[in-house]
Amino acid sequence: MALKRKGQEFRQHIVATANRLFYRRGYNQTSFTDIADAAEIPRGNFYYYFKTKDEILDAVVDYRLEGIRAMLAEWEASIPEPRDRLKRYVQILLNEERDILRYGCPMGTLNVELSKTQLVLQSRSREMFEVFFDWLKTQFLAMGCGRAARDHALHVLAVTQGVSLLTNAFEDGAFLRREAAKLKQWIDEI
Amino acid sequence: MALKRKGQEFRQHIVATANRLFYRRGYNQTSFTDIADAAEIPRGNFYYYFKTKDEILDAVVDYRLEGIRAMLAEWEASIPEPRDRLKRYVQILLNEERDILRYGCPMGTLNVELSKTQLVLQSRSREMFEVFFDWLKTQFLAMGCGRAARDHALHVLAVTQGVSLLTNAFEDGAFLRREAAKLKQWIDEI
DNA sequence: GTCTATATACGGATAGAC
DNA sequence: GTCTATCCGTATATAGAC
Repeated sequence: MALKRKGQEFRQHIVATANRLFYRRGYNQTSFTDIADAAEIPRGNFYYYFKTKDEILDAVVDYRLEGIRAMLAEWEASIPEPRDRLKRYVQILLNEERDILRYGCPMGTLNVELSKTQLVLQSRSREMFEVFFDWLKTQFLAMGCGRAARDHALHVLAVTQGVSLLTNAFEDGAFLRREAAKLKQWIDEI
Repeated sequence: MALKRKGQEFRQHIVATANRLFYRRGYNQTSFTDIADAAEIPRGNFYYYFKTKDEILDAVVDYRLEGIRAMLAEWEASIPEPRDRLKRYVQILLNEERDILRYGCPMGTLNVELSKTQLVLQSRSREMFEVFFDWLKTQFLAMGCGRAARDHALHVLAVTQGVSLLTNAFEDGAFLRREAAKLKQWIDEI
């Protein structure tokens, strides 16, 4: 029992390390050697847990989805007003400013990379967008936006993605803060 | 003289081919073999024109910058009103819908890729954003936006980038058309 | 200037000892 | 379950014949 638990921790350790590297270096630019070095485990070792590199990405996406769903559930529990929940979503930009400046959005940049030549993997990474989209739409529906809820949800996703991309490209934190404020104001005016 | 000219055409042919492949497959996922095959020239051949892969990207960025500057100059000459010029910029989204659906924005996706682990090359790709930014700002200034011109220019860049990214992620052309219309309307209301 | 053959390094993946 | 040694393919890049 103790041994099996250790094995699972081992696996989790690999996934968490790969997750960090896939964000910072990109998927294709992260080698097995990179992951092994960062996780401080022998190179050939994790083929016991993952037969191919694709499977590691699969596990990383599951790991991220779990984190996203837990975060959204926490917001649902602690923030009563849909409008405030939407603004909490925008707040991510400000909380993650440092990482966005350097590496962009984890979700957006992964999707951009995979959509070029790895469509099967891209469809997995798109699931993250879909989870956020469904949640955003639900909030707009709760605000009484009706048929516009879908458009609004996609709009918020697009603006946050565009802001992350430009913030990263120009290394401009002030721009990110201005646009986050504008988006919160837009939400308030609905 | 004829020989030299042939050499330059050879070089241009390589750059144009690399440009297309860098857009469709990404920079790191495009090999010399890919370029050689697509251009129908022997592999080792173009080391005569480019000593490293970096140099090919450099030439590709120059090639794109040339195209962007020519396009903007053409708009300046044929479209008298700054407001109409801005809407012409947004119109790119609609004209390039098919490619955006499949490969995203050439400028944005290249920047995302290079900003992870190739900062020197990223600073070159950022030049494309800067050319568009300067031009957009000039148009907003001509419309009398004053100090807001800078923010407006970055805003337009961010929205078009976000829309391209989401359109590609969800393969949703209708979303792109809706957002392009909204952005044109926003320009009209300034 | 053009092309072939090849050097060298590193990628993902495997075999099998322990 | 863990780790070492290694295979094989492909990557960028070079040497040198023509």
